[in-house]
Amino acid sequence: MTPQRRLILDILHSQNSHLTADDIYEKIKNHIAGVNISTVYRTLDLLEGLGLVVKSEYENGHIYHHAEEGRHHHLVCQECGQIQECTENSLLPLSLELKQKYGFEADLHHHVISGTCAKCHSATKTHHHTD
Amino acid sequence: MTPQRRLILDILHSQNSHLTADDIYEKIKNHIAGVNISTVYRTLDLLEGLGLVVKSEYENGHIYHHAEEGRHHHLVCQECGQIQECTENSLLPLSLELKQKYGFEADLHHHVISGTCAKCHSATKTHHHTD
DNA sequence: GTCCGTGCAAAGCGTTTGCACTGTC
DNA sequence: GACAGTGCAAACGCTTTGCACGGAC
Repeated sequence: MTPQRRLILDILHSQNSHLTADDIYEKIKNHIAGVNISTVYRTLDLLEGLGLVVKSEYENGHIYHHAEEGRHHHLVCQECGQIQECTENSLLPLSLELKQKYGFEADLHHHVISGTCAKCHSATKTHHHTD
Repeated sequence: MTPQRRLILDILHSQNSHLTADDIYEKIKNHIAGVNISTVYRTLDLLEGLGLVVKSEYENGHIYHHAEEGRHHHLVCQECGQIQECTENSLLPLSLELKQKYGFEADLHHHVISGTCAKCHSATKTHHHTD
């Protein structure tokens, strides 16, 4: 457990949110000069392998958060980019259905759902903006 | 509607499956020599805009299928890569819950769910293979 | 001396863009 | 001549990899 690795894990804990590799890289640079983005990726990979970090798909890349938050899913607003969490059990019925109907063992541990958050949705409705 | 565009749409219809831009590119090359991957992307973009093609997130890129298949979702097996479809209404209860609990308007029109298909799942259990 | 972790630069992959060519109106 | 569609090459953003250095055992 090197300073770089410790720091990456600390950042993920202290932010308690979902960060891209680059977010983490930017934050690290405030603490240790000369850190490299490749170290960030390598460390995130390692930490994911150790089960300390969870990696989720996000747009053209990935977002990471620490594993101790408990199981949850991400509701990503396509308008404002805000990421909300939803509890794991919201997806449990779906999981069961996929298992029963399709024999498919869904991996919903770190799932990303796109859509529109309440705020943006009401804004859209109010302004009648044509998409 | 140029030959290239017609062909891309035809490929998506004839395959009736989910293809990456590169899959399509490879298939096109069998019919028209000298087609460029950028034309594929541009055309897919255009067809998506016209509502003829649906684009979904997939690993580090995207998959495309034609729009006439009706609403469904993709169950992507992480072991064998196979893509199954599941009906739209499997996700309706989830959609309702996200709306009620979080005010989140989920866009589940072309959603990708990762996991393990029945075949691979039973194989894994049988072989006790350590991951 | 061997190993592991690292910084650095380069490569990789999927995707997008600038530009010049071609054909159509 | 204006325009749209294209091929080509170069660029892009995110991620991975090869290699050499440096510190721990």
